[in-house]
Amino acid sequence: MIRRKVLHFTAHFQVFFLFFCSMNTVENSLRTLAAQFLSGLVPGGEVSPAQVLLNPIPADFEGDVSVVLFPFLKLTGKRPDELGEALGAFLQQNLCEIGSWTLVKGFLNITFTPEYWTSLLKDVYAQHQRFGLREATADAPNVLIEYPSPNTNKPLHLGHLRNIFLGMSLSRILEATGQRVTPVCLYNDRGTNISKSMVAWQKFAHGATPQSTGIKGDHFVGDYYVKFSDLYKEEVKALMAEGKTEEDAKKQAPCIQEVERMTVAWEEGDAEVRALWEQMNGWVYEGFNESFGRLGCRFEKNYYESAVYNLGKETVAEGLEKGIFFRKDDGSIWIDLTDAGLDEKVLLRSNGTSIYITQDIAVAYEKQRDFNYDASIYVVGNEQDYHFKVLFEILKRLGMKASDKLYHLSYGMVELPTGKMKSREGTVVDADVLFDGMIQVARETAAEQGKLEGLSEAEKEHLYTMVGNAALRYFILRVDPKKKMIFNPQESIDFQGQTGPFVQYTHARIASILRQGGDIQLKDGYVPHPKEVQVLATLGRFGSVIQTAADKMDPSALASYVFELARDFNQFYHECPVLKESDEAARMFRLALCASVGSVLKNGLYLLGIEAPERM
RNA sequence: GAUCCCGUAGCUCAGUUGGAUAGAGCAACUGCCUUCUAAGCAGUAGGCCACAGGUUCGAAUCCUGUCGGGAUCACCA
Repeated sequence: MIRRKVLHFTAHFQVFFLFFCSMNTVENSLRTLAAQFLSGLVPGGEVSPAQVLLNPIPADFEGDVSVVLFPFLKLTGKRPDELGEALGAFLQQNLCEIGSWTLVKGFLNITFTPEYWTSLLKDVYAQHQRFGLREATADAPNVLIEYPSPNTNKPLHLGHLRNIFLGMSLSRILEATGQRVTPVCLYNDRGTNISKSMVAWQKFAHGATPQSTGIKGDHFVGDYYVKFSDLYKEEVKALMAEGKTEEDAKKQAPCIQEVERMTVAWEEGDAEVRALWEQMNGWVYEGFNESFGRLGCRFEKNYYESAVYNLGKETVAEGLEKGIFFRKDDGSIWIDLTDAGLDEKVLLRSNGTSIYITQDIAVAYEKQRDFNYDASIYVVGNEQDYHFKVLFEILKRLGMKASDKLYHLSYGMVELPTGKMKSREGTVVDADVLFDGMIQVARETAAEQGKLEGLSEAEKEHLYTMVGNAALRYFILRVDPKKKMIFNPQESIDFQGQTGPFVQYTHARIASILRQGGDIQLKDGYVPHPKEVQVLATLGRFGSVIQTAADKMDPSALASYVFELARDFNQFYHECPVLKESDEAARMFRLALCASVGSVLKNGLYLLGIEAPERM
């Protein structure tokens, strides 16, 4: 079970991302000028640049960008063609980048001059390796991000992969907008589930260890968790055969009672139980660390439920004093959130012990102490939407600093074509198995292609890992996080079409050209080909796509972008020779375009957690 | 029962604060490798944007209702 999943993006969080990244200075000028002109036509009114709607233009029409006139017809009392003519003439007069314009219905379609495109390429190429990216300043906001927060009784599965891919990608995206990002992980390392693995190990292992069996630690422990479930099922069945009700049988099964005793013993600090717990968790962490290592994620700090599960009590006591919480007759402590559209919520059991949310309150303060964050993101599945609404509301009422900068990145579940993953039915897709499988497919595909002669074995293996990783990560990240997604193992290993390997392939192609291309010296006076304009237009969007992805906490925006850029480039590639181009100005323009696209693809892939190979 | 999320091509998904003829990829069919990497490119076919109303110059997008799918509503995590 993943600790958490996420959903809505609060408006106030976006206040954070102050800078509205606008690389598109021409579009800004366009808006400003249009607003200025339109304001003059509206009696007593004012049109702001933001009100000017700029649209992309459908393929069949001429032009680079379109001003939508409809919103201003009523305001100005003019007909579309009348307003369009006037606005078009005004804009062309005042913006030298505008080459021509046409009017189609209520749309003023503007075409930029060739000089605009060549100067755009000059700009992009000049900064191409850092184009679209921002460096964090020393006083940049410090954003804490928590993921994937697994339980320590089972290995990672497909659901964790979505979590990890989102967490990693979002971290990098936020960094690319100039923020400082601190990744942390919270381990749910105690309680009933962990006790189950321990009980089963005592019963069945006869002292076996990951070392003695050669099984990866997290899988080793997970196997005993499964063994426990099987045993439990049998015992329940046996009791029911003796005539007990299912409810009673589930409570009275000897093994589950042993689990309860074990959990109590753990809480009482029983030395033997603690030692076993340390040992088994140690195996799990070894396994997790291996998985995290090859997935490329690392954490600034680890938090453990076992260390904090009792810590929330003080905070709850303070809240009680302040009258934010109240005590019921049985001694349990509650908060009434009905005025916020939520329910009453228990914070402390009647016996004084803490529950899940108590722990979360504690961890929120711990994080604040440790990192003094400006914002805190929890990457957790959408099944916990309600939990986080409650948690954030509580923290707000407690008056915690930055309590208005807490964000639940809620993502939907991953399902299989056959339905949901169910551990009971053995349909859970294991993360390690899946990852290995992807690499194997990459290996086989590369063997079929046979383009890798000259690479060492180590380089080849690295490449297979890159490509397998790309296929898997892209397949998952291209879907809007908040939506549930269907994971089809067959399609996920596809390397054609809208896939990670397709984008990688495009990068490798570009790298190949650049290796043979020589020095690049841009020349003046070149008039770009339509396909080149198309590539440049897409290239220019990179910065704003990153910003959108950051604002919405949605890497899928970037996944789409990277694919579109690669697709545009491939079209250009098929129509415009680069190395074989005899005209010097054209060849230089194209080489610079290749270099720029190569860098943006590489950086864009990086933001998704994908490496860009030089060959493939 | 209450609350929240989702419903777009056969399949998987895009679709900016409402804007032009709803887009990709996969699968299917047709072409293109003596030319910079064919993991590519070009083309054909595929749609009552779940359904019904409403708002407006204009709705896949906003509102209401219906149907279908999912999640949550524990002194579980």
